[in-house]
Amino acid sequence: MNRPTYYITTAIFYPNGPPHIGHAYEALATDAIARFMRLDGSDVYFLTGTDEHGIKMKHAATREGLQPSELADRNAPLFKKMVAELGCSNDDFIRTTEPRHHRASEEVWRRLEAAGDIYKDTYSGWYSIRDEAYYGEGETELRDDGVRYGPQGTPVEWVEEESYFFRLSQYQDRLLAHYEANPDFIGPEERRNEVVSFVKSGLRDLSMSRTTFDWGIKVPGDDRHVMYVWVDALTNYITGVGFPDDNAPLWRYWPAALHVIGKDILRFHAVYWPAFLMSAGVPLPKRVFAHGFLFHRGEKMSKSAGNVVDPFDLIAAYGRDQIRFFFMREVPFGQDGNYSHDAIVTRINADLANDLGNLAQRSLTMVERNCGGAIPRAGQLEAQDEAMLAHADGLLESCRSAMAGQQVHQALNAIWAVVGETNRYFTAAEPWALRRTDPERMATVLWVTAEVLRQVAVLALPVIPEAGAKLLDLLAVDVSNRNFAELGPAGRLQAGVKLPAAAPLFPRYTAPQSAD
RNA sequence: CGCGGGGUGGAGCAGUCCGGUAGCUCGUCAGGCUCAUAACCUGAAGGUCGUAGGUUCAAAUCCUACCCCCGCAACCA
Repeated sequence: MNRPTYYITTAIFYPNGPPHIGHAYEALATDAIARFMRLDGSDVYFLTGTDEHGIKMKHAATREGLQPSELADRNAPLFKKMVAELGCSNDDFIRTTEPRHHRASEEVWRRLEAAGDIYKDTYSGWYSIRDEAYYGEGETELRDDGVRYGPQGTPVEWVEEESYFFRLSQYQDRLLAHYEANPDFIGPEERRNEVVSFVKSGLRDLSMSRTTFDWGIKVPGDDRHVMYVWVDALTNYITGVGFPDDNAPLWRYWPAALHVIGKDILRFHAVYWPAFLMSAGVPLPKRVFAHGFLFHRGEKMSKSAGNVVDPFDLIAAYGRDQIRFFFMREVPFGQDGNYSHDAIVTRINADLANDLGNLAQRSLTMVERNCGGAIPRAGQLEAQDEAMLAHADGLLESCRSAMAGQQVHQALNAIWAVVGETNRYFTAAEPWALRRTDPERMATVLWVTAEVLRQVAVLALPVIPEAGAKLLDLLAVDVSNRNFAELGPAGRLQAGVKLPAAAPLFPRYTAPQSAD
């Protein structure tokens, strides 16, 4: 049996500072998708890592009196640790300073050159150091203070620099044709339209090298130049699966199924990257999905506002699964989102502790006390039982279609709708009253409830892997049966299986204080 | 005319593309239940859908103008 491959990546993180909540968000969302695909039978390979070259690293290092490599070596492990603490299931963590990546980047460069897409010229123009961008004269203005400013309000200076260029302009039509032929190449859809209109407005050749600093990968055959950081950064996705070795065992994962990125770097992934790959003769990734940004109480996080939130602190304060759940449930994936202490507490208490945790507790303690601590035997199913099971059985399809478009929040929405329905089912059936009047009926209700919980737990595993596993432990579901193939009638709970003692799943969060 | 997002009951949002009784979550209030993590279930109150015009039998939804908020420099997804 050849399972379909599914190669998924985060953008690689720029470690010129410590990880923040945005990095964590991208990592955990990507992990949720990776876990979902794995449980659904795909052969998943999940890569994340750090992008360590470029002038900003150089500057950040200089400010601290370090070499760029020292800064990278200090910060990259923090990202690795963050990914681990979030419970990410990545198969590898790449650093662009690794030898394997230098080899891959050099090979990409050679291929672009061999394709005739690289040429040397002089770049001159008004350059903003802060923006790291060149601007046309018309985009700048000379202000009263005698300084010329760029469109972002940053000072610019006239710079002439020898640079290698990539003939991006030659790829405009091919890119547009690709977007046309592959409508799913860019998500969400609004973003796709932005990219298409950007490309339609005309592409200029891209400066591909720098001579003003040396913290990067040297251009093959010209040591005075280092590659523009994006050339090397994007290449990580193929380095990670063995490029340029066609015989590398991991190369079967390419082309990637999905690059998960922030909306700010969509242009690099949806325009430059496919153009590079076309030039290099490497197949294009299937999809690029841009998520939104997170705001803390409606404000962009910033050091000056003092609202930068450390992901490690969040995990410590609320719990790993809780944080994963909150961001996936609360924020429509692809849109910007908000978070606050109150929103997190409300969400995790209402959905996790009250709705799901309490449902498990109320039903499983009854099983424990009234059914000999084993899965009860269902009698004749009544209409409401069938309806309840049908809704649970239908979840896989709802979740699949939501996840096909990376709509993680919609999948959770569907799952929690069933959780809510199960609470209503349970309350209406009143198994505690049936205990005396009709024990067989009680057993049926408890079995149905437990069976729904089983499916909910399996489907929630991608987002809350620890708690999902704990719930499946409570239901004595064998580890080998915790996947989507066992959903629906295929994996029904079998009467008589002994259960462990019921235990709380999610404690309610009670604030030590109402800070934040 | 720089670009983009947004203004809907106390809070956060959906609905706006394809006009037709304004929906969800949280909160509040009342009731129920007592299996359960002060939980769960039921019901209620609460909105002239930013403002002003226009189109229409009918507009949160279409058109016009205007007002306000938030992102788009730095750390940064």
